[in-house]
Amino acid sequence: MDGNASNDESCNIDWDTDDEREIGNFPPSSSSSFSVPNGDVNAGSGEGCSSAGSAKFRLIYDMKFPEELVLKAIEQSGETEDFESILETVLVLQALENSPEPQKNVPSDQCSSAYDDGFLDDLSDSDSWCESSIADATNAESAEDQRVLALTNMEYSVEEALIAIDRCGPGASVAELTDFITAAQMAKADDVFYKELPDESKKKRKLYELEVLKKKKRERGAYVAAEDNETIRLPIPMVGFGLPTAEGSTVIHRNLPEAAIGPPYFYYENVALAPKGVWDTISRFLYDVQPEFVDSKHICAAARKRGYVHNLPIDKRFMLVPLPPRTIHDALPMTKRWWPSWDTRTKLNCLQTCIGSARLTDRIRKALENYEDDPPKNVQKYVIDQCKKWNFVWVGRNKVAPLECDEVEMLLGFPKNHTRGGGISRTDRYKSLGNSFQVDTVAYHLSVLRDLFPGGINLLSLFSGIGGAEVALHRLGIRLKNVVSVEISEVNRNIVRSWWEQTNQKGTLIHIADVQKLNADRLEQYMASFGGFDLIVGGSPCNNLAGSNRHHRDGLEGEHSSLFYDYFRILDLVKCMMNRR
DNA sequence: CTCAGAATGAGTGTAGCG
DNA sequence: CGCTACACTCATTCTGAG
Repeated sequence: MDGNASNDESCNIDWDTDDEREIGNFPPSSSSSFSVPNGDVNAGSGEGCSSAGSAKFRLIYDMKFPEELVLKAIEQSGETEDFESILETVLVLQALENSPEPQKNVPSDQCSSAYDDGFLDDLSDSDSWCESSIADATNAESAEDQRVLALTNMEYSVEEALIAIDRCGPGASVAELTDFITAAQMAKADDVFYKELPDESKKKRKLYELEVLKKKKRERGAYVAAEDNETIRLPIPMVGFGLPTAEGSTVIHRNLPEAAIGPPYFYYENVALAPKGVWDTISRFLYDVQPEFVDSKHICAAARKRGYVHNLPIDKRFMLVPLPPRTIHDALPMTKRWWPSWDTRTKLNCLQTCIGSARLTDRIRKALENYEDDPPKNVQKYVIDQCKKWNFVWVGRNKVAPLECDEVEMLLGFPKNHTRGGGISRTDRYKSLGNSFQVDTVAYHLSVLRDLFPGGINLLSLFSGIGGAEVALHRLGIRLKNVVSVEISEVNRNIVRSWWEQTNQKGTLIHIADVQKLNADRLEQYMASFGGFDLIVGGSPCNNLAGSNRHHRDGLEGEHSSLFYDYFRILDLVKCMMNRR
């Protein structure tokens, strides 16, 4: 076994160009965000040819706006008889009526406080956002319009309605939306802490809502001022803040922003190749910490380009032992015998949630059987392209095959049969594994916790999946005292529960299915019972960020990926509660 | 109903080249 | 620098068999 990767291009990392790199913080970026011109506040196509009279009727009787408001709006709308325009005016008037005092159901630290603490001074177009957000509501497609209106008629604010639609997805019913809003309100009402928080936290919260509104604006094709002068770039090679090598590790320093420093430690993960601006947003929310982008191909035999935002120390990291196999041949020795010389892969591509079909491998076999020797270049190219696309490996003469489940488990650093049994289907195993951490990579980052917490840690694990973080910590020899794990999928919870029992964990495992249910009350309970969380890990859903998604690559505001904001919500809550102790 | 197979590109970043 | 070609991507939806 010639374990040395003879022609492994990716290992030629230039480690000694500079022994010491300084990683600066982000420049404050809020000043460049929000310039929304006033010109684009038109009421869509305005295809409705209703007269002002019927508009008045609908607005008063159908939508239950006060008559005097509607009359005033019609008066102000002047020449237009467009229903949409009048509706827009009504909404603006209504918002103006409400604006001097905090809107109903909205805690005082929401909209108005931003003005008090001078946050909006940072914005280039400070006085237009509120107005444009209202205009946004009327720019919406009619279905969304109706729901916004329904909600505003139920005395929710336009902002709340918009955020709810954003978060619950375009298909959400009014009932679902009201559920979301009331849940959010309860969470906010619980947050008595926020009232006595430093300005920084209020700003963050405001920023959260502004971000949603801004995204909305952008989705509708509205012009948003160029902010690409400081977008986050991916490093080449993608080795994060440094990886261990035979030559030794580079010494790197970084200065965390003040607001980012723990407790608790946090660790957030998602796909590196997300749509433009996503990582800027994530980083801004997570206390302006610069993401660490790592491709796991530098650590194991499969590529996995991921970004990690965390406030962990980055010196004195160490790798899990035994070290993972670093080439396909080391990981899957039996493939070596059949591997043709013209397939020069040494690393697999990203392990995803779907595998190639039997029919495709059969087509490849048939294409190759026509030749005694090496096939012609064009056939080679076809085969290689398919192999790279589906991560096929060679299991016989002219025979390629997708990876088996247990092989994926091994490549990702999980114990064998981790996802096996318990009624899980093969398809679901691939899906759960494809959505998981690469354990060795994550463990390398988390390794610094071993010396910091010799007695073990209390872990809050959001979007746990099949427990990549738990497995990583366990393999590092970090005792898990109390683990609160949030995971929507029942099969995944079963997998973690089963692993927990098999590894004879002495700590306590608490499972929660719905991240929305994890509010300040419950957090307070947990923290009172075992005294705070040491680490908050989470890889929020990537569905709407991942390049493989042809249908709904909607960015951070997508149906699933917007759960990132719950990660932030919970992290920020815990952070505030910890600081009060 | 579950399960597996098959069809379904766009967005993003990089390398190469004149 | 601008252009082009190329490589890669934690997926969703539909269909059909059992």
